[in-house]
Amino acid sequence: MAQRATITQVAQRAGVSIASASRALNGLTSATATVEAVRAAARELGYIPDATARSLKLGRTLQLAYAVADIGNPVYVEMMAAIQEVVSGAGYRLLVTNTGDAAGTVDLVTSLQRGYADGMVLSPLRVTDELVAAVAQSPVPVVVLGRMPESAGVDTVAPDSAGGIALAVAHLHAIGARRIAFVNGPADTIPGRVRGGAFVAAAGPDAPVVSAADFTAAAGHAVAHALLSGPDRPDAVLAANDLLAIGVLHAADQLGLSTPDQLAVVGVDDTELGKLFRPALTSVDLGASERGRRAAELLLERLNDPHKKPQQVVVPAALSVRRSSDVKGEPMADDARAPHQQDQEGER
Amino acid sequence: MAQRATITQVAQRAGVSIASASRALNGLTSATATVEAVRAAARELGYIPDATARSLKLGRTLQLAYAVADIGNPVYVEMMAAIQEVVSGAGYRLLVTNTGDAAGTVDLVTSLQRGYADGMVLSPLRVTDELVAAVAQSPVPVVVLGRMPESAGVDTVAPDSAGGIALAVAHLHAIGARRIAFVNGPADTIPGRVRGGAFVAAAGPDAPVVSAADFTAAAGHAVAHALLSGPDRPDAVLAANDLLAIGVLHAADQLGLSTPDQLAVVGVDDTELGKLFRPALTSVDLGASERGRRAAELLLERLNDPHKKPQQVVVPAALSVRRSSDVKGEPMADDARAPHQQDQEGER
DNA sequence: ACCGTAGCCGTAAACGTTTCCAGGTACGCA
DNA sequence: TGCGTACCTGGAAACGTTTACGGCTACGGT
Repeated sequence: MAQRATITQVAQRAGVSIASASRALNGLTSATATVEAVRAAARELGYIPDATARSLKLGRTLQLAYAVADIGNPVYVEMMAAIQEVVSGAGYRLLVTNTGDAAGTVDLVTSLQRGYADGMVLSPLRVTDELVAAVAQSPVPVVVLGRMPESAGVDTVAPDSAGGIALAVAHLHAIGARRIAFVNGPADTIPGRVRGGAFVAAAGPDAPVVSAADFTAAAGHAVAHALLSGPDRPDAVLAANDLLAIGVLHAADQLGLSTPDQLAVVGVDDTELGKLFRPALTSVDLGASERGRRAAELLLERLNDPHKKPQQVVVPAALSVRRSSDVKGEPMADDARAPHQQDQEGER
Repeated sequence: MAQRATITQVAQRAGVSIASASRALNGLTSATATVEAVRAAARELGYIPDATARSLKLGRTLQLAYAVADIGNPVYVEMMAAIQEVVSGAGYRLLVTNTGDAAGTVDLVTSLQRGYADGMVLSPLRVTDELVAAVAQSPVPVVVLGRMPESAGVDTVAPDSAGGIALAVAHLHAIGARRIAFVNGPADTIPGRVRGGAFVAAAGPDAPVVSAADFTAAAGHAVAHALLSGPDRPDAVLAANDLLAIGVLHAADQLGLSTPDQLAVVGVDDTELGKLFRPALTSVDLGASERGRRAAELLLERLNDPHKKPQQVVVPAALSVRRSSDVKGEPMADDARAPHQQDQEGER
């Protein structure tokens, strides 16, 4: 419960002025004798400089923010972990906020004017004109995860959804699929729109597309059950994310369709869930971790050089082929997954 | 772009002193005319008070920290989501840090002396004497997720691991299991030790226990494969977490053992993964979300009243029975919970 | 007519730092 | 001896806010 020591006390104890104390502690020009005296005094008092006062004076908080619509979504968590690593490696603290709906996002960006953070990585659910305006007005740099009109003049990091989905469609064609359906999430979301569009581009305008109520397994199950019971049953399904794909697998199982022989299934996001599911899920890896890392790096770069030209980074996609679409299918080649350290919680 | 307006500019434009401007904006005693003038000036200038200066003056940052060994672990994420909700509802921002090893945790707690946060929720990997000391010395309140010696004089929130595991063992007995094995994680971790001990207490000293190399599905698969191929094959397995349990299910499937008839499987943590897996996994719900919520609430309460007596909250466990241990095999209500009598202290 | 009081206001100090600036000392060199 | 210079130091201002304090005005009661 020791009351926090201030630099004034340190200076007093060392017998110097606070100016000298500050200089000595910060390694500015200072006689070695005073440096030693100040260091000693600081050590004895347990002095640690106050972050708030320092921020006020320096005009930088050493804090960065990560704003996301829904923490709890594994993809965002993966990004967050990557961001946290980069950011803390650079000596910044990370603030995590969830924005909720679109209005909340705008509020959050404008709230940056309070100056509690030196920059922000923003992962918006939807990109409205209002949001673009808010981001453009922001007093501190913002890096957007996703695409934004170039006019916003902001750094962005986007996945190559189109490329990834093209990979998946090509793969399904290669294994002999004749009729590929797309199980999308809500079409009024960014990923819904983008991924839906990419699928149409890759599979042609005649390929069947259905939209689930949201991006959950339950919604995927519901819509897939109808799709697979109807006429013209597809022999392959590409889902807009892994959860939807799991829902599709549930429906297929329920309807007695064998996977991958009667129905090949591919997801998007390449989550841990898909790797562990049986049959293990083929999935498009959109590089969430890499996107988070790049976004954080871009933010740091911009903090160093506020006037550099805004960049639009696109992270390449890859396809992880697993049992759910592997028609050649050796029985259990399922452990071909990259090992992932997974330490359990430290509770008791 | 627009340089941030300060209260001085607002005051100038409104034709009053900064003191009056501050009062007007903060709703202190002030003539309605000046209030209006100041409000108008603030609106026109887009004035938003600076968080750092405010913090310095008020001595509170309106920030709370959540420190955890490994973000990315779903259990911690669940807690984080709950904490974030409580904390932001109370007008605080949330800083998220991952501590890495034990030394990092201690450093982090002492770094609180920088005063960048008004309090912290700490989820330590291991509880060392050094950590206890650091927490006790902390200038701001710390709430620990997990147990701590009462001498630390700190609020804690812990799961009822023993109760939860007892529930699971009782359930397995009830469905007719004769020989229940425990698949533990590494015994030198906190959860490994606690859960292992709880199992022995519940199932007796003769029940077989094996330890996997870590808390992953792959490790669970490896150790379960040996266990299930050996003599005296158990007819039920309780795993120390859901990932291990999934590994057990993989092994059972590979060995042609049907679940739950030939082998019932139960996990711990009640994760989304277990719910979505087929067969859906019965799991002990240790209330991660509830623990996070309670911890955040305790922290807020302590901020309001720094002198109240430290509380040791234990969150009750529940069992979510699903297909992997449901021998009757009725179509099930996924959320069937077996409530456990458990005195819960500190209801507000 | 006077005084007490209530209401509002501005000046200035304070929070804990960093940093500009001017002054002081010591020293080397002419 | 005198002067320039290099080095170090302390005083004070500044970052943007809140707030204690005292003064002013207006007003109502005696």
